[in-house]
Amino acid sequence: MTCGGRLAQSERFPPLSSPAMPTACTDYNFTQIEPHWQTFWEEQRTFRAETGGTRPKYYVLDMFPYPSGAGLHIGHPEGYTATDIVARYKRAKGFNVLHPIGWDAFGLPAEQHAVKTGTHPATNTAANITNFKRQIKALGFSYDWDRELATTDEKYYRWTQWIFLQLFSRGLAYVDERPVWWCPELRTVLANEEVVDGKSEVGGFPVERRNLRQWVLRITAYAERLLADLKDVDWPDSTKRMQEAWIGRSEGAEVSFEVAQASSLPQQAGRKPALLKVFTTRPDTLFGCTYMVLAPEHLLVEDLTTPAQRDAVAAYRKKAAGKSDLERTDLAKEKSGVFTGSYAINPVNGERVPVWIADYVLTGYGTGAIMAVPAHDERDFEFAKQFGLSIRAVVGKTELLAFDIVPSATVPDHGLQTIPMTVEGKLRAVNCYHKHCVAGEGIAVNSGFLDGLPTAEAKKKIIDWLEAKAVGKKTVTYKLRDWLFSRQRYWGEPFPIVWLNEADYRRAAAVRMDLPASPVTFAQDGVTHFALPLPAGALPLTLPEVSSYLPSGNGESPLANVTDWLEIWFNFKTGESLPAAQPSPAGEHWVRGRRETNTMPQWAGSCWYYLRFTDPTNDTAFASPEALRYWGVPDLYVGGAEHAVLHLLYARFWHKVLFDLGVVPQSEPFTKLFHQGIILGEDGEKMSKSRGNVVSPDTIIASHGTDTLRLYLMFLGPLEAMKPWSMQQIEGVHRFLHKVWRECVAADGGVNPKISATATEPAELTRLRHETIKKVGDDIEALRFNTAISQMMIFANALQKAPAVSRATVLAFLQVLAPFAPHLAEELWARLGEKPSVQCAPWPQFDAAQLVATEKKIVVQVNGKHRGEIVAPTGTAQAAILALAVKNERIAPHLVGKTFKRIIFVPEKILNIVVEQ
RNA sequence: GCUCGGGUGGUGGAAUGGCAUACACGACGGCCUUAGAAGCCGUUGCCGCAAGGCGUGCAGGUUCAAGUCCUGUCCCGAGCACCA
Repeated sequence: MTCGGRLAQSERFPPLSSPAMPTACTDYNFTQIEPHWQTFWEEQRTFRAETGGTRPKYYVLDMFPYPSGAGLHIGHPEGYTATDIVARYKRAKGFNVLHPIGWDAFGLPAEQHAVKTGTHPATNTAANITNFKRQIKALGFSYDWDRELATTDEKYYRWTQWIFLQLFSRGLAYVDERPVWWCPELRTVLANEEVVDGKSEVGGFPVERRNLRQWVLRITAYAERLLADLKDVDWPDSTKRMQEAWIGRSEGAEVSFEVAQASSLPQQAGRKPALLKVFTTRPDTLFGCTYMVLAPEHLLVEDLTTPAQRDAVAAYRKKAAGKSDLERTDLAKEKSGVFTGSYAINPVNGERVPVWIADYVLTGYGTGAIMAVPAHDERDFEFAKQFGLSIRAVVGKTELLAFDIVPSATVPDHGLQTIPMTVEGKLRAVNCYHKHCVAGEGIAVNSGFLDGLPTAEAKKKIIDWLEAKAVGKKTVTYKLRDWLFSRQRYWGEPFPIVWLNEADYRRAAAVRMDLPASPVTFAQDGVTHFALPLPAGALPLTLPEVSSYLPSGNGESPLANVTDWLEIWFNFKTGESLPAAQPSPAGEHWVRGRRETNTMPQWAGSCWYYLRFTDPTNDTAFASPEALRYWGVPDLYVGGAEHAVLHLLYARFWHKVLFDLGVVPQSEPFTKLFHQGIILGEDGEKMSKSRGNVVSPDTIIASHGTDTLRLYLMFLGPLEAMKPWSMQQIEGVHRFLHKVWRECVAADGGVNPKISATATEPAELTRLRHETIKKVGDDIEALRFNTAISQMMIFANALQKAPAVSRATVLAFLQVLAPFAPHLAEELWARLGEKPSVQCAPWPQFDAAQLVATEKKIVVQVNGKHRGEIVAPTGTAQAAILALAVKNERIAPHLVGKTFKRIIFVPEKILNIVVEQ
């Protein structure tokens, strides 16, 4: 029986068979109860989600795990319990709930294990998945296991490859040389995490940066939309801000500087002088530019270096190339750089400024070159000081005209220049400092036609001027870089790409409609290779068997050693292939090709899995349009904040590409996002093997049961908070569950005799029942599980004190408890004679009228100090309360002989009498 | 350095500007028991016999009223980090 499926009411509860019966234990024997109901749910397929129907859908998703060999960490069930509570609650509220789970199963650890042991990563991955699945099932989560998927399954990665082909044909994938960590000793590329302190993690060998051919995705083409659309999603502000910062949009101007023809540079007849383009967010400070700096890797450095500077520049560039980005920024304390010997012309005033190279200018940002304005930029200022370059202030602050400061047109020795000028119609003194760095906005000075303008206006005016003179333009720049999308590894999705020579590519292009507007190529040893995608119909391109998982040794993945797979005859029309060692097949579409040896990074599979869950077995599309339309995107997505940028940004990018293709109906993948906090060890430190403070879910399930673990994880504190585990605190929630059991079950295992359909229970308990239904419901909606549990504890305490309890009250409470402690709730539900599953019963209603107490306690304050309380019927007016207050024996002494100055009355809450001191 | 988030009992934590410390842990006392476990009842912010006073990192401010709002400051945590 699927929970709330499209079955007629009469069919929803089939005749009771033995699995639907409660267990026979007389105590709260969770080791017996929990597997019993897990089996029941599995056999009944209680949590299967069916696509379609009239009920509203609710899609709640966990970030799927990487199935590591270490097994489940306590952090996993924290987020999973939260979503499971929401899933169960939403089902009870009448939603058709999709709550799936799968495996992000490609990745480095499995490959490292394979290298070490020689076993196929798939074998190890499968074993890890089995273990993860066992652990997750023991936690009793209401996943629809029929929708389980693994990114390593070729039926799945076929569609990962398909999406890549869409990116490729839209010109969003290209090949470029990019620096990677290379270990000469191991003859392999290393991932960032395999490099520790500049040495390889394995063996401790030195590593270096080396440029290798890489696939890159043009995520920057989507920068503006990735930024703008953040306003449409319900995400933690901190995460939005992190993405904003990562995208790093800044507005400014691009300015072209002509290179001055130095006599020492070789003159080239007929060649126009080179242009140096810079990006600046402060074009208004152009008059303050006293030198320029190029990144050491800048393409024009060679051309600009004079013979006298050649050796110094070459040495500096070599040194810079040896440093990683990390080292460059690590050694940020002191600026370094070298003069090229050349000068450029400042377009605004015709001045010659020296051109330097320095590694504080980054090659990947803006144009890789800057105009330096040391008076108003901290970094330029430091550099200028270090190398004795001149400083000219062009932004000042208006201050009151001080008579002892003499206005000066030239810069006085002390560097403080005071310039009288008209600012916004008034004569002001504008001070600027030629010996300090003053960042920030102000009034333009020493800037010709900009003088007197505030920064914002000066920017506009100079940009207009630059555009009119065609020496610059308004520009937007992003910090976001294109996404390095390849790994020199075995255990990842192979790229469905074959490299051809130009002539063959041209022939293929004649029959293939799915090629990018401009071909993707790379040149090697003077030969240009052209990337031809496999036709979509030829997918998946599966991983071949390899004899060794060790890298090829020349910077390529282990796939480069599989000659029969690598070197092929390729039919560019059908995508068929044969080993090149065989004779050339007959037919006009066969060409000689070499497969791409890179594989995709782990992000690829996780970029779109949430879409596959809507239709996980489809083999004609990544998901059917019906399923995509019905389930849409997750309504709630819960996972760690460590994915705040990369995974979530990459997935948004892919989703937008799919949206542009018209294959998904929404432009954003995750409507509402929440990050669960990290659980620390009992010592308050991060859990780690080396500290020996790791808590395993298995251990707790064995000692206290899953329901206790789930409840405790939620009771620990706010879901988003970082909080320490405590073995003592867990006893508290365990006792609570015991108490619930005792209040429902008598010592002989029968129903507690104080429960009956006709019982007259205390009015307070009835009121508490309604309050609890409301509070728990509200708290689940707001993901405040800790306070929901405390409310249930308050209820249980009242339940215990009540001499008689109505059956309706107990049943309602069990329903409210069910999302949190589903096994116990199911067991007690069945013991009370209800038909399982409690999961399928509609969420109980609360009666708003019951929530209103007839009497209210009103706090009486004198001068804001708590002096007593008065209990009065709801709605009692101020005058009546005041009359009671002045007579109250605890309050009266504070009022004796005092004059009332003011009375503040908040109905049903507080009465504050302000008296003369 | 920049940008966020957070400092509340012995502990985890709770509090639409309106009783600070709900709920739980721990501790203490009691009941039950041959004993223990479990359970139940009570006490538990600090000072004080009490009346009362003082208490949400610290210093100010706004308000009849501040854990909550504002200013400054210290500490802890997270992210970014030469992005022109």
